[in-house]
Amino acid sequence: MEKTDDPAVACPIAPVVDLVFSRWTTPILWALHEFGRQRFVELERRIGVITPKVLTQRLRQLERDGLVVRTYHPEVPPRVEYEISDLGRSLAPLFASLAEWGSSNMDKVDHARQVYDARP
Amino acid sequence: MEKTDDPAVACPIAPVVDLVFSRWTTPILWALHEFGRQRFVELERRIGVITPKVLTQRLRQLERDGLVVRTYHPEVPPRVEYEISDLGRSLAPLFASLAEWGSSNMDKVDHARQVYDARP
DNA sequence: CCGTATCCTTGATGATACTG
DNA sequence: CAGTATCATCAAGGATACGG
Repeated sequence: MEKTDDPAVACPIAPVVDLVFSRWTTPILWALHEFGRQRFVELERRIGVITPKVLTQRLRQLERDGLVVRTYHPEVPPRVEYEISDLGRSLAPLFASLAEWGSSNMDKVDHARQVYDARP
Repeated sequence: MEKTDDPAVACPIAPVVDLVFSRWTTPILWALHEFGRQRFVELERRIGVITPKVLTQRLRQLERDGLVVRTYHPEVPPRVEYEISDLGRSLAPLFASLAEWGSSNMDKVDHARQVYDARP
């Protein structure tokens, strides 16, 4: 067996995981999906502990990937709104499955950890 | 609106994402799911560029979380086999959905990126 | 309000060597 | 074979300050 050096060959879903489940992207997409179109500061507060720098970076990336739509309103003070795109919305069933798996199985994970940690 | 400081409140699926989609865990679970029970070195080669140290770390974590089962055979030379657990296998439909989403939509992502990069 | 610009810290990873 | 130990590296993120 040869040693694979292409991660996408080793694991076909790796690109999708990189796209959707990078740090911060999940909370951002979730917030936009759950609470609809929002301004920058709303999003910042909603997500919790995130600095404006990082939030901007991730939003730009999501915009570039076509998962999020950014709308700039040239007013004073400026107003910018973010919303999830159709492409982003198409992830909803996936997120729902994920949430369901979690509520069904996270307690099993917790149990497994306790058993593991209790070993000699 | 108060600033949330609990990531799990801000995004209920965050814990599942941490569990399943941490770096390396996806390729490892994929390899075990696709190719069945394997020895350490097989896994190492299958995944491609991963050092034994990191592979060990991630396997230990997956074992602790109950997603992977490790079997040690006290022989000379030693033989250790890893296989996916029932809990880990229950992620299969999720992985399948993810793969399907990818094959349907990754080209849209690529296109969005080209459009974005071509802007003034 | 909506960011940008700097500087800094840290955790995850890589490289390498070694052991039961 | 299946790891462990140690050191080096590096990019993601945090802190802080500032700007249109």
